[in-house]
Amino acid sequence: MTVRHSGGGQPERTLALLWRNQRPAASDGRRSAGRRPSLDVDGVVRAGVRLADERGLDAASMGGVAKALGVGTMTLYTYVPSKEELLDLMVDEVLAERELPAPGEPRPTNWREQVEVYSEETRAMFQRHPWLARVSTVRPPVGPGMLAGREYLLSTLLPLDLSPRDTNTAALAITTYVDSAAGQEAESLQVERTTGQSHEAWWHERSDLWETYFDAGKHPAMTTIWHANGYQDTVREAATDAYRYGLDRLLDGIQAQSDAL
Amino acid sequence: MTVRHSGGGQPERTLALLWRNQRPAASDGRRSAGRRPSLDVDGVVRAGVRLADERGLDAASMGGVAKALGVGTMTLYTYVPSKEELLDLMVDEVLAERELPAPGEPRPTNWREQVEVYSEETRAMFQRHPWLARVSTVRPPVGPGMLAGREYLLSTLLPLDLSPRDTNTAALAITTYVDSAAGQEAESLQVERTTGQSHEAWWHERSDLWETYFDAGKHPAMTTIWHANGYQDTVREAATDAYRYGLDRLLDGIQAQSDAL
DNA sequence: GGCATTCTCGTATACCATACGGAATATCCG
DNA sequence: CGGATATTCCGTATGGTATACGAGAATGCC
Repeated sequence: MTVRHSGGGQPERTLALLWRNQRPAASDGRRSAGRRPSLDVDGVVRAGVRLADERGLDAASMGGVAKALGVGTMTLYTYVPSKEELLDLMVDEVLAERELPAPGEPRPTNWREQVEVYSEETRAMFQRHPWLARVSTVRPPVGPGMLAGREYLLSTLLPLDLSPRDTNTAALAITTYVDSAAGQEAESLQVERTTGQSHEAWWHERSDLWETYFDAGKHPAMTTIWHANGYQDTVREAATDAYRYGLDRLLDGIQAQSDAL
Repeated sequence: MTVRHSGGGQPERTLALLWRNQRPAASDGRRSAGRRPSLDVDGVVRAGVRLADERGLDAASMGGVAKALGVGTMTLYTYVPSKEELLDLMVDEVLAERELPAPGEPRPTNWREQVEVYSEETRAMFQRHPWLARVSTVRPPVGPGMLAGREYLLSTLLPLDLSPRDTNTAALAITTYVDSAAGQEAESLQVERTTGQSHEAWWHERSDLWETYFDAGKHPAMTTIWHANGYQDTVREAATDAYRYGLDRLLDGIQAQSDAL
């Protein structure tokens, strides 16, 4: 299931944390008074990401991150207001890892290939950080990483000359598809790795389904596809094919809209 | 974030629980010996669903469900092997609530309208049970509800005469899109309800983003869309439009593939 | 009535986030 | 050099989670 997070009570502090590296640093006289910090926000966030990558999202607990950094649990609260915000920071950190051409930087000429870049970078991100699939995307962290992604995707669609509203709508539809399909794929691989059991073995354990419970009369379409060899050899192949196929058809549909103008 | 569940160690018992109401009951002599049960599996599952509906997935803890049923926590383990399985049973229960025409039952003539039915029933399901969006869909419960959904969707696509493999692939792509978009929508409404804060209020709290951090030079596409009034009035409208738009374009693309045969 | 069988559930374990308050350590100011 | 002040560090306590274990209660069969 998915982990909750919302943004907490002080949106201003959260924004300042999210954008901590994007602005000059605002060095206002007041320099140093009091004990020197032994950590910094980036270190805490990176430790959280590393733990989640290596041992799953649950391992990125406040206690776990603190132990990884060699400090007491409560020390983290000096750097981050709560677990929710830490998660937001982790999410935006990895969103920003995607290497999406900034405005003015070289990119493929074809809009579909540009969307391809978004898709592949996002897929790679989910592969590196499968725990992302378990974090809710409603009210996401509005940090540099998320905005860069939205900006790039919108920019790929502008040449289609859809109405501004349709352009935005199309971008939302694409992110919905890409993010969830890429997330499912990554989670699927992750489950095979952490359980040490392939999906095929998992299905094999459930062969009773077909022998005992499945009623071909109630499932004629499935039965037809089955007998016509419509099921791929592996679950992974099926998922990969479905990802590509769905994205291609979605882009076909958007292209057709644009052509009809 | 999403909640984990995999299926546990005894797939046969899990399958028997999932399909408990689909088979005659297998009354083998051995009837009664020992203390009479005070509950049954259906009651436990329904209590779990009701709690999750009313107070969120976290409220459907083993202790919470037991308290709602007026028994001790450990009593539940007589009916259900673990929390994982309970969750699987809850998921298949609500998947089965969708009123999808069975083979032979009347349905729209047009394949797109048939997919529409799947989409709307699934959307309604997520609205009734927003916690579903937080449950992982890798290795889902292979019960009657899930199979009925797959069967129906495949059956809507057969008339397109795609290859068996493409038919299956297209069905996977559609469920990926519909399930995740419907889940996001439901979760979004849920968040507004439980936090008591509209998305607009949430964005308003973050107006510092635009005033302090946003750099129009780095985000020309967003800025263009903004000035062209490309953003809907409410987040809800934007999400609903994106859902419809994306599904329509995806189906356009699939239709085009079929026409090209 | 005895006894096998089955259900019931209190207790213990090991996690989780975080409120609170006090101790440690740094600079600033006199 | 000596407080005063500011800041970080973190032990402890609280209330939550799933579930292993084993004792106790209720039932039907003989």
